[in-house]
Amino acid sequence: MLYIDLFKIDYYLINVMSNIQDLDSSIIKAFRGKSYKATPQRLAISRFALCCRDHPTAKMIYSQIKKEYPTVSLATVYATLLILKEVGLLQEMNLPQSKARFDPDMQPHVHLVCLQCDSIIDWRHPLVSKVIAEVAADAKFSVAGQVLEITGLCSRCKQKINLEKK
Amino acid sequence: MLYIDLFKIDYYLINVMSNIQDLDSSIIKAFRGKSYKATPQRLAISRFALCCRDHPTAKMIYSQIKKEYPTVSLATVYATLLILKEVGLLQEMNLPQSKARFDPDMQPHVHLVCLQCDSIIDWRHPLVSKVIAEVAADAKFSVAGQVLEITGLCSRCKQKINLEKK
DNA sequence: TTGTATGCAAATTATTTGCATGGGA
DNA sequence: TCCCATGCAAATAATTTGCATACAA
Repeated sequence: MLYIDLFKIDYYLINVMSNIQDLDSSIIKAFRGKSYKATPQRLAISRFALCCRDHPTAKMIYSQIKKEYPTVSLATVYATLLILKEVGLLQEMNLPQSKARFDPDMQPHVHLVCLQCDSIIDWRHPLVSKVIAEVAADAKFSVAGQVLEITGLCSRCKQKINLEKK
Repeated sequence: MLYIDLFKIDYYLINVMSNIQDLDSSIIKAFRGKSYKATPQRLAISRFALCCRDHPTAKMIYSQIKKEYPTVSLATVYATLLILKEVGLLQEMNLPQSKARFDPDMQPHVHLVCLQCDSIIDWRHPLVSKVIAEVAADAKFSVAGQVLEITGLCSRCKQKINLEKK
């Protein structure tokens, strides 16, 4: 069983946005744009989901938010994630064993999913967008989201296995 | 709720293999190669999973096999699918809403997943393998499987929606 | 003020597991 | 013969839903 220390989860968009107020107002604007109320719980969940670089599951997000709002419910987390998808602020990844994980990076990129340690590495490759655009055009398909997932062994786990063999 | 008429599910590998005996003996060889017994239930499940082009779920496979083996259990279907993945005869797709679907096409290709009608179209693009190979090399990652899924609207559903607007 | 959002608990659904029995090799 | 595979039912786990109350606009 993988254990992720939520205190160590690091943040992403926060370094991109000039400050947390900018992030908040972007979230609020996105919510109100589709007539969703901007509640404190939704803001906290969104802030975390949009800043966390570790592709968290709903439960990881829930555990984190609980520290700030001890009475928050998992149902609210799921509902908020649904809205964030709807307003285009994050996408859902689909992995084996029915654990949905979420990714605030909306640009086409590759996920390297390690089957050994459960980590997910983001990787950019210029051809990904090109392939997607060409296929969509050929098939007359309207793209809503895309995921290129490669499963296997990350370099660290590969090394570890090699060392054990010796 | 999508309803797929299992009588209409069409077959794939059967057209590739010269006959069903070839298919059966390939399956048996793959099973015995890893010391799994080739039972009638496993053969029936494998035959169907390897020939069905509709990316069926475990339940769809189960419903189909039940006609031939009325006492077969869903647990056996899941167990057999696991073995088929292990021996490299099919791969698992991961889609939203925790429905695993299975695909006997082991070549790198694109899945166009329609959010409206739940259909999945396979599409080949020569660059897919290239991108995967390059990313894996750059990240020193050992590839076990890969999935490029594009979600959105298929051309047929798009047309239907356009007609309704008029 | 007026709905919509929340929290709770119960419901739903996919998948896995334990175990006694049956059947391939 | 000897385990491994099967079928059944129960367990697990993720996600969703119903409903009374609270709160953003």
